[in-house]
Amino acid sequence: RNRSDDVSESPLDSRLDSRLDSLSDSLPELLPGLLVGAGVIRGDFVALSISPGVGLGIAAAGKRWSFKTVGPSDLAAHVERIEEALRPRWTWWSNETAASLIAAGVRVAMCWDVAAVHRLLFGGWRNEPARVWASLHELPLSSIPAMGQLDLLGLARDWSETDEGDGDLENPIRPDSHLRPDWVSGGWASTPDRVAKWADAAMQAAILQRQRLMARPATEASALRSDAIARSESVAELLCAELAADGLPIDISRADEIIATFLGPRPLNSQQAAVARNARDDVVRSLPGVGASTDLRNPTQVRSMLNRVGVDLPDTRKWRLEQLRESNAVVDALLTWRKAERIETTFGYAWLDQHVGDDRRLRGAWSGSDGAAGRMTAQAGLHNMPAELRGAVAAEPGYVFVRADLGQIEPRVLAAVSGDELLAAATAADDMYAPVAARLGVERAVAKVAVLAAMYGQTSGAAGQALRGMENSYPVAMQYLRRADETGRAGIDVFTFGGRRIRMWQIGDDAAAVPDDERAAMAARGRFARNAVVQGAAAELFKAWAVTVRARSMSIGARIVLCLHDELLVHVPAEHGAAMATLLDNCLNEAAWRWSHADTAGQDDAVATTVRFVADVSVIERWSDAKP
DNA sequence: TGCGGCTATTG
DNA sequence: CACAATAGCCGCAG
Repeated sequence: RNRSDDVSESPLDSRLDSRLDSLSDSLPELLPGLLVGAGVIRGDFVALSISPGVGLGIAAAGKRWSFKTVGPSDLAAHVERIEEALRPRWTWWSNETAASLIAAGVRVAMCWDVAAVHRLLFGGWRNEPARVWASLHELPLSSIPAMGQLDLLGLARDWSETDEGDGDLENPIRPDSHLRPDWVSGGWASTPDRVAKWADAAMQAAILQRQRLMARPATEASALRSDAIARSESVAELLCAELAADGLPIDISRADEIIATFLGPRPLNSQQAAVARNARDDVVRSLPGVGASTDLRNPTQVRSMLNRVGVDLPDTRKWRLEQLRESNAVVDALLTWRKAERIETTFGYAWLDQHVGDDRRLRGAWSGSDGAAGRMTAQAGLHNMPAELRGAVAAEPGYVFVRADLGQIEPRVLAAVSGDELLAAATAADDMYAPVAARLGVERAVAKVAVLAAMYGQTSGAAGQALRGMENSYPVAMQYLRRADETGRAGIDVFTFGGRRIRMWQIGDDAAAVPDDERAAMAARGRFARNAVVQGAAAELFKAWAVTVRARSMSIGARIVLCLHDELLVHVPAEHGAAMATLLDNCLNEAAWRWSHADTAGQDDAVATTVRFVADVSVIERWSDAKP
């Protein structure tokens, strides 16, 4: 359906280009017609590249166009016209292009994010165009040309311009098939013509990625699934750009109140802050046996201080100290101090000042698949905010939050990806640990520990006995996990259900020199792989859910404002709260079906039409209003 | 100044 | 303290 497969021809009609450049004002109306004339139909891939203040480039159906833009409104008009007329799958090198669109006030529906798909295909973290291009063309990464290498005299030299036989400097692709380093390092953005050629290159990369996705997996079903996940992961990156731009609504005075319960009132200057800090320290240091000179921030000193008051522990972590809290006043004071210290250094007044804007939105950078297994990550404390502060996350006047979290997502995902029909049967229950416990003949708590131990690779402790029961009762799921463990242990990459490559790492020589160290490192790699196939597949399902929710709720003015691994927080006009709650449930069914049910031909894939996913949904004013 | 260790918080 | 993450402070090596 996508007719742009012959894009390598890339005929550039310079006559048309110059004409379009001079007709900038009337262009938005002309653009959809040009694309349709070139053979682009609704939903087709249309590559887009933006150089703010310079221009934008569009490539589709083997053609490309470049336009000068004078500002964000100009840019917005162009893109919105095409979006309305053709609703294309916007194709770009990375979500930096998405961020430019969002800054111009444009929200588009669909995209193909070359960087995101690269991570899916090749694993790892890095995804810059030169590496993406080299990987797709089977070129060694070590041969990627660098800009401005230093020679022995310390003089910068641009090899790309001095090497002989280097071809056309206005072509982003060198004769050796690498991307031109001066283009990669910013040269692509210097003229409208180059911006269009950069879009064209992104389109070529996307075409190669799609070929790889369809060709790689063993079955047609898993190939289709990989393609679906590539689209969902792409839009997840777009969602990340929106999350970063929109931010999380914060009730600042409530946040101040909550922080004050730990630290006292907001200090007016750094001197006041220091006085309050010393006062907190002194509460602990003045207790008998502690010593006025003890540095509470030095774990070694804290440990010997605890020794002086009769507490001997291998370390001073909270979970060890917690049990002694009731019986020991020093331990109690120390833990209270630690909590306050934590709030002050990480989630205190400075945190609010730094990350909450004048519009009362908490903003941080988001990544769609930063984790090793492909989870979303967020900065500015958005993913590890202490529970006590959730009361400060409040919907704006006239709005509500609709919050939804997936119940027991990892064991349900395990049932799906492994194709274990008995475990899949257990997912029919709202609480799947209940039927698992019945089958194992143990208490629910024991069953839960056993399932988690299987997914995490725990072998010691109370889990040992229950694990043997798992082996007998759910051999298919256990086999799936064991195989991932063995593959990872051997240092071989594993793949998630959605086709993400999970790279294994090499064990260092220092560990190999000590056999015990090497064995421990291999075991750790096995546990990592065992968990990554479950956690990674769960992340793919979650993102498929999130982007479905995004697509279906745009029209009612809803915005996803937080993604938290298995939880969505949606900010929506109050009158649409109930509809949004229903929509979250429906979108889970839709996403789960698409995520798991790519198989229609009875392939040997593990396909779990019978696995049930459940969400707990509530309409609330504050994040803290949600049930625990 | 960079890095590993220790600590706390989240799913 | 099993799996994943972000983020702070401390001591120490360079």
